[in-house]
Amino acid sequence: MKSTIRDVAKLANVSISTVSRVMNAPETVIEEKRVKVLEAIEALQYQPNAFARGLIYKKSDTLGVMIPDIENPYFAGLIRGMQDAAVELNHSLMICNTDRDKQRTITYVQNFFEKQVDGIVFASDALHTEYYEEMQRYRLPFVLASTNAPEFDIPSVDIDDEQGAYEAVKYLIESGHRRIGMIGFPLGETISGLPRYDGFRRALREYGLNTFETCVEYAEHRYEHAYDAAALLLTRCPGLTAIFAASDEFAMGTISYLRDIGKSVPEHLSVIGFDNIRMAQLFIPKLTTIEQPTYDIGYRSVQKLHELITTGEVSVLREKLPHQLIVRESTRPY
Amino acid sequence: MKSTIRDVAKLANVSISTVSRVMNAPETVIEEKRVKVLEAIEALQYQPNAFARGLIYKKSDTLGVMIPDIENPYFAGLIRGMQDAAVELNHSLMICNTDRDKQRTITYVQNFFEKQVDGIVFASDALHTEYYEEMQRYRLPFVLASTNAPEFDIPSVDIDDEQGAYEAVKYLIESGHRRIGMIGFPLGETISGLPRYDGFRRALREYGLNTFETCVEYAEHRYEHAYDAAALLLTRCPGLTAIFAASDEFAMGTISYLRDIGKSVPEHLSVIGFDNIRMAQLFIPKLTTIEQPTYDIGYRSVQKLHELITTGEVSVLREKLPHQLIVRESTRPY
DNA sequence: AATATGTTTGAAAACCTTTTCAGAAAACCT
DNA sequence: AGGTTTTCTGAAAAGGTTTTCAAACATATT
Repeated sequence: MKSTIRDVAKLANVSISTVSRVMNAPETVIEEKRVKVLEAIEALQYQPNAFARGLIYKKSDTLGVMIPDIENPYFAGLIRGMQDAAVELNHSLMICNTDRDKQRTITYVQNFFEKQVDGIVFASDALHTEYYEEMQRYRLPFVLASTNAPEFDIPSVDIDDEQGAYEAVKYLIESGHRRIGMIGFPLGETISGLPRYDGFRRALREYGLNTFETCVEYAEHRYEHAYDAAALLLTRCPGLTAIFAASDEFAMGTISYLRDIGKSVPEHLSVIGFDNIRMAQLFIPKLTTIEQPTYDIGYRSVQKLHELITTGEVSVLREKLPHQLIVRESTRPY
Repeated sequence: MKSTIRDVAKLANVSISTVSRVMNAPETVIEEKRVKVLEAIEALQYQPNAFARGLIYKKSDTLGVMIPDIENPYFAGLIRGMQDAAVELNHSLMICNTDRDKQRTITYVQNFFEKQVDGIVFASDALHTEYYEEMQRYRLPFVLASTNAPEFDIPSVDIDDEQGAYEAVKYLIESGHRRIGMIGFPLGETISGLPRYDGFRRALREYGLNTFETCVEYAEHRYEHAYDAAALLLTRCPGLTAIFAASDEFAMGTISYLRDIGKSVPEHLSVIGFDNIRMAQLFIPKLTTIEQPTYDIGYRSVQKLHELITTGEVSVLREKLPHQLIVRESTRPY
């Protein structure tokens, strides 16, 4: 059915070696035969079989990507960056949605291994020891995107979460806010939980607002949880004038709650987000937030993985990309 | 480096045929050897090489997916559904972002072909004849997800756009609105452009509101365009009390514009969207919209592709999944 | 003319698996 | 015991490519 190198050889009246050479080292075959082969290839719509090739080269030019939750808009930019980098490197991406499910994640790793991916980008989730061991077991090169693993020496690309959070809260303080609370990720399980809280605290302490260190509630990844957390936060710390949300989604959930109890943003309270997902500028009010260079994180992480695969090492182990405060409408001076 | 079937055979003191049998037809090998082989497999972390396998089976258990714009949240649900179906079928997904770029799309098809995907899901974009021919050229099985191609006999999974639009507009009319406009997709290029406009028109005509057929402006996929289109629409048809937006993103862009000119939704105008993307319920006001079963569309499309690949045909060619009106806060009776 | 050098080519091995085929061993029958 | 069937096994071929090696030929050098 599909034409093979043999068919091309026959049609062009040469050996299969010659056909192979035309494709891989054209300068070594005499012009006359070369054009005959090229014509035959065109005529038969010949495309070399990636299986046979892979068998020889021992690589697939395919990279595996593990994403915890593809419905989270944060990952769209990440994937886009990865995709573009992959295209430039002539590679393909195999993308998996782990749902933060351990069993599923491990199954995917095995699957990737069997499909002979050249490496894996592990995005955004905390790297549990199990995962680490699984990767080690199969000796698969991998890098972390938008997360990192202080305890292991694994290449990673992300931002400085602590500093980002610090700048967000500092901005609020310098706008005159004094009573500031936070909606954060759970400290333990998640990778940006602790550093963002640390940044929050550092800013508070710097301005002597230590009392508000305890005005924190935690939510797990989704809007609805942030909505509930905001309710808890405001009953516990009723006098707040500003809230630092550890993600834009949390900011939206918080604002939604505030609206439901009749407080509008930024008139009654200021809310600052984190990430600058695309929705941040579509939301009403447009979100003041810390921008993460998601596209670049994705792009760089694939480049880094490629570097790791081809050279066996990586020039910078933990790469931090710049973030940026973006002031929009959800905050105002107090 | 990686262990092969040969290593396992050696360690277990059997022939490679036996090892292969242990993996593919365990009942044909005597227990004693079977356990020895199993132990050897475990000890060596052996995983069969997908290249060698593919060479024999002539299939990769991998499906290609083409998405026009991964940053559009509409696709998140779609991908999730596809992913879940793929997992159940023990397949992997290779996902590509075409950016609606013709050249890039065609390159991807070639790439998929070379990587020996078993088939392709082509999502949501209009199927240009070029694409169709490219697929035919490589004889790749493919199905359309969330789009269709009336002119070709290609399996597809989507909803009844015309009917969905009709129901949206009918709902507005039955809530007392009479002066209704629309923000639509361009009629020509895009697949849901015309049917959604047709549905809009059918509802108007049914209630004798034909004069408003011309109160339509077009935007191209993104929020900002809808914002501008809303401006145009309202200057041209100033008296509108309700707007049917052909997507939730358009609805959000429209509402954003309305707010900027001091009109609030739903107090001054009602706006109804389409798709029910996740943001629809997070937006303020929460969007009234026509829900598309995106997850199911993705899920079914992969199942259908698998059916096409394995049996060579498909039981229902054009599958229409049910949509549903979801009333939230962006509309109110007039 | 004979030798050395360089260019171009095809045959064959290698990559790793599955599967066919035939042979060996075991089990069954008379 | 001898013959027949069944069960289990290993050798070898096949799948499509790249690459090594040696052969064939042409060209340059003496």
